[in-house]
Amino acid sequence: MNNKSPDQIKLAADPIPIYYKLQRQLKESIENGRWTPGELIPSSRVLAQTYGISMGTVQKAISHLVNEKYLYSVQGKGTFVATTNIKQESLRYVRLRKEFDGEDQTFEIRVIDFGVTDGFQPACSYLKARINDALYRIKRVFITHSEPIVYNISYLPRKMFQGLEELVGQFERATLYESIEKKYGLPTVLNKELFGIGLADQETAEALGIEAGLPVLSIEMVSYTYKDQPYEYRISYALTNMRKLYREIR
Amino acid sequence: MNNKSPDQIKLAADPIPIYYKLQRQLKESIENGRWTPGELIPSSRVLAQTYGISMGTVQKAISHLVNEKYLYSVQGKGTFVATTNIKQESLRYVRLRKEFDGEDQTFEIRVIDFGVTDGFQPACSYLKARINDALYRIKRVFITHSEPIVYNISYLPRKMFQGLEELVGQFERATLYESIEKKYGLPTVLNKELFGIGLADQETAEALGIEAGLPVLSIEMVSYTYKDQPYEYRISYALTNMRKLYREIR
DNA sequence: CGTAATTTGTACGTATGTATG
DNA sequence: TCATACATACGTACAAATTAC
Repeated sequence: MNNKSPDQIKLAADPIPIYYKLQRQLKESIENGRWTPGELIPSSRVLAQTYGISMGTVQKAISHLVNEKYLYSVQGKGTFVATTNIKQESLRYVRLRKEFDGEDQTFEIRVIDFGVTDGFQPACSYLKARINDALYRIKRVFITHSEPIVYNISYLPRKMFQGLEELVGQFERATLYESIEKKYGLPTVLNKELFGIGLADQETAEALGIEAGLPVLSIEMVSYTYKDQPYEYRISYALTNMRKLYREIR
Repeated sequence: MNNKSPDQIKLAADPIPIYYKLQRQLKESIENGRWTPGELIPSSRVLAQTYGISMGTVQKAISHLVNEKYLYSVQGKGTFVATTNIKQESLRYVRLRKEFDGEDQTFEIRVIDFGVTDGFQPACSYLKARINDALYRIKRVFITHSEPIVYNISYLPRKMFQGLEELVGQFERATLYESIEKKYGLPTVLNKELFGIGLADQETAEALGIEAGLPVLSIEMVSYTYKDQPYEYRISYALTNMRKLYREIR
């Protein structure tokens, strides 16, 4: 009862908690892709044995990662690597409006262009790419009640997404995130957005069915996967409620 | 070693975990205001004794609430009720811009009007107030590099904030949240925002130093405290980057 | 300035509950 | 039915930070 092994003493003296070290290791296994989304990880007993620590400590490390959405556990089955934690198509304007007013809207997505481009400075800069690196470019329109309300253009590094062409057919049925995760095993961990105002150019105006030159809400967005790696730059143009627009003038 | 008390058996048979029940109770004590922000809660040993449970179980409940930002712990001192978890003045546009570009800006706040009003329908609706309930109205301008960039109008129910007049002097030095929390013990738990476009009316144009009729970013915001209780409705008008605005016309 | 008491944090080992296949 | 896996709970021990004496 009172005879501690030297190991225990050494571990206890370590300023970094054991559960935290394990937590980091597990996280790294996920981030490195050694374990892919959906995969079953070793059971807590196995982990405890292989690292020579108690199951309680393993449980603590795992539960933290479950909280951070890196893993999810099912009692009786095991613990699995989580799939992307941003389920909804990130369309902040729409999501917020829904949250705000309790409205519930569904969208039809239409892909109006797909191809490869380069030399678009803002995209390269946010994606940490060289100016002449090839980028996939996807133009989509989001439609509700047969009215287009958002038009957006996404840029993704071709190097990271070889063979993205094959997924084009899915882009109208699933979110971009889901499609990408399924094929490339890259979960979306974070995205940053910047709101502003733009005046619709000819292309945007046509996509949204308005006159060129009218003000639209512009949303720049960068999506990140593990290790703060940016993988998508997107610029969206959204119509806001015109009734509101005019109500505020007088 | 093997003689369990009937109590233990009963507890173990309960489908709702003990730690979770404690967690809910602690949460309720906070939400009800029995414990106010900054207050020291009973030590884990005391909690364990009074509820007749083990310290590990108490620790679990507490650590979850720490994670949810209801509490924070300091080793050797104790566990305290958290103060507002939204430290920055909620100026989403600016916060996002900072995150997005890594820019760092400080703001000067100027109060240009303070008074009591009623009958403003959107504010009453979001604040769940009757149309003729009295509301405090605060008009502020946010200035950076001696350029006004955001103008906003806040509405707060007078019933909830008796004596808010006394705080007006602080509104230019501290965030609205900090001032309110200190006096009324109400932490801000959540705020929802809706982005849109507005055309500057005369008042807004003057506050921002632009011509009336120009498009500005409008941000409607509702702040909530515990129990999903809304306590502030705010509408902001922000100038976005004008270079960008024009760059997009071509 | 050290020492003791208090409090949170970490870790272990054990026991039992509960879901899965 | 049974082995396996996660989930909860207890009790104990010690580490580390804080505070009062």
